[in-house]
Parts: sequence; C-alpha cells; structure tokens
Amino acid sequence: MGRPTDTRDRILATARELFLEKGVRDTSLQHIADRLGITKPALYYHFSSRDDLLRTIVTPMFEELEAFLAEQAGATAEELLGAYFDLAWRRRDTLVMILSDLSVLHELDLIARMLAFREGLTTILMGGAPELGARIRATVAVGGLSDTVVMFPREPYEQVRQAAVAAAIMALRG
Amino acid sequence: MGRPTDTRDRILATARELFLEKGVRDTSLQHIADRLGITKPALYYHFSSRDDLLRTIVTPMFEELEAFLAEQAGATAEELLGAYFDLAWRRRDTLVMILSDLSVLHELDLIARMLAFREGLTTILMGGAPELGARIRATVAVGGLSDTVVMFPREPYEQVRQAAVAAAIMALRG
DNA sequence: GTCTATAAGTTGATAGAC
DNA sequence: GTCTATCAACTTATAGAC
Repeated sequence: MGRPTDTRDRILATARELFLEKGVRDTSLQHIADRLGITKPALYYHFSSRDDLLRTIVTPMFEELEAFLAEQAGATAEELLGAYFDLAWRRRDTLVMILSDLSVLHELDLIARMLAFREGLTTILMGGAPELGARIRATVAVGGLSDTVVMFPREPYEQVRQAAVAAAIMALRG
Repeated sequence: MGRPTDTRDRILATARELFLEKGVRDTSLQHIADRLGITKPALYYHFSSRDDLLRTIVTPMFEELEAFLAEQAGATAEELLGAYFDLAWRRRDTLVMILSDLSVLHELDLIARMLAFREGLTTILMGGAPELGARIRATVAVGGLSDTVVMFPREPYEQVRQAAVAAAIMALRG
C-alpha cells in the first residue's frame, strides 16, 4: 500500500476528476499525467497499474456498502432506504462513475460483489428469500433511488431525499 | 443505407450478439470479423465505419421511443407506464447494451436525444412542467421500470410486467 | 464482395539515467 | 521521485489485387 504521498493524493484527485468528466474508459494514464503536468512513468511509481489506481478510487464505496448492510440488520424498510440514500448521495461521484460505465465493474471483477450487495439489501428489505414480485418491487425501489442520486446531484439534498425515499417506499409496497 | 444484403444481416446479428455478450466497448471489428469467419475490410464494404454499424443497431430503439411519445399524448399514467414497459421489454437487448455502457450514447451523440425523451415522458406523466418533487418521483418510476427489464430479462413477461408497472405507478404517486 | 498488406495512432507498461 | 526513450499489442481505417 504505502503511505499517502503528496503526489499520490494529487494523482487520485485528478484521476477522480477525469473519470467523472470524461468517463473511466475514456481517461488514459496519459490524460491524467498531462493534466497533472507530470509524465506517465511517474504514475507508475505511485501505483503499480491502471487497475490499482482505479481500484483505489472505487473500492471504498463497496466497503462502505458492505459495512452498511451489516449494521442495518434489524431496521425498517424506511430506515433502510433512507440510510441507503444517504450513503449513495455521499458517494455519488463514485456511483456516477460506475453507473455511467458498468463494464468498469467487470474490469475490476466487482460484479459479484455488487450483485451480492443488491441481493443482501433486497433480502433485508423484504425479509427472508422473497418471491419474484417482491424482488421486482425492491429493484424498482433501489434502482429508482440510485437513479435520482445520479440525475439530481446538484439539487438540494433535503428535497431530493424526501421525494426519492418516499417514492421508493411506495414502490416497495407495490 | 443500401439494400439488406445477406452478409450485411449476418454482420448485424453477430455484432448485436457480441455487443451484448462482451459489451460495446470491448468488442472490436476484429472480434466481429473473426466470429463471422470473414476479414475486417469485408465489414467496411457493408458499413462505412464502426460508428455506422453501431448506429444502425442502436437508433431503431430511439425512433420507436420518439414515435411512442408522439402517440401517447392523452394517455393515463398507468397506460403510459405499461406501454413504456412493453417497448423497453421488446427492445431489452438494445437497452442492456446502452445501460451497460452509457458512454456509447456519448460516442454516438445521443445523450441529448435520450434526455429529451426522458423529459418528454416525465412531462406527459406529470402534466405540464412539474416541480422538483414530481420529477424525482417520475425518475424513480421510469428508472426503476427500466432496471427491472435489465435485471429480469429471462423471467416471464407477464409476471415482471405486472409487478414492475404496479411498483412504478405507486412510486409516481409518492 | 472479399482478400492481403499496411498505415497511423493510441494504449498500458518497462528499462535505465539522473 | 521523476525523467527520456522505447516496446509490444491493439485499434480503426484504407489501398489495391483478385
């Protein structure tokens, strides 16, 4: 891993910036180096590969999602959806990065982890192993919630949260 | 444009296949040619560029979406969401292709067209120019509906449709 | 219509000097 | 820690023979 250098942090910040602006796949190490005013090999001193850099940026959200699942075992649907909205809102930059190009997940072998989270959330939301109808309603609720975070990132947090969580809860009831 | 050749159709079928299997960005003309047992230059006889090929596959869905919007001007929310689900379900291969890699839209300059459709649908759904809360509820409904089509493409149409549309309608009411 | 051969560019990554 | 120089692999695309 290695201690956080100054340069290392600047690389991470610039990478996040470009991944968000132009998309992960359309951002090469060359672009990142150019914007930083350094050269490509300098990047390799701080990160062992492009994968390593990307993983460093993306994985914290997954760790947070999994910790979140572990905590909320006994919560109501309303508390659960509210807490999920808050996490998604806080990590919305990463969420946009991923939802704008889901093949990033495949590139980093993170698909199973994402599906496991979704399934875990659904299971807690509906209780036990739900039948198809319940899983579909949960998909509308969770998928819809995520979409609002991506579509209204500049609108006031309170307003988005109130309307989005209310809609998700209604969808869940079907 | 040109009349549909036999080879041209086989190229389109194989391209659709690979775009869906491996993703649009991870499918090169080489891959398509290899699976078809022809060479890359042969592709260029039938399509003027990779863009042309991709566009030929993707744009029919947009034309259908826009025709759909024009027809449903006076429909109820329930009819509208049901008809949208049917269209998305019928075109789910294209929808998966696009939602798996939204940068495809950017590549083909189709983002504005997609947003215009979403806005048009929202406007009809809510009537007039809706305030933020209503737009958020419509986003949960339409985004959630789209997600179910992507997540449950092999489940029975009737069951998915019934549960998904019901959930979307509830979300819309908020 | 389809081929061989090739151009011209980009990418991630490494060797080795300073 | 950062540089110059370079590599091998891949991409879209074209010229020209058959």
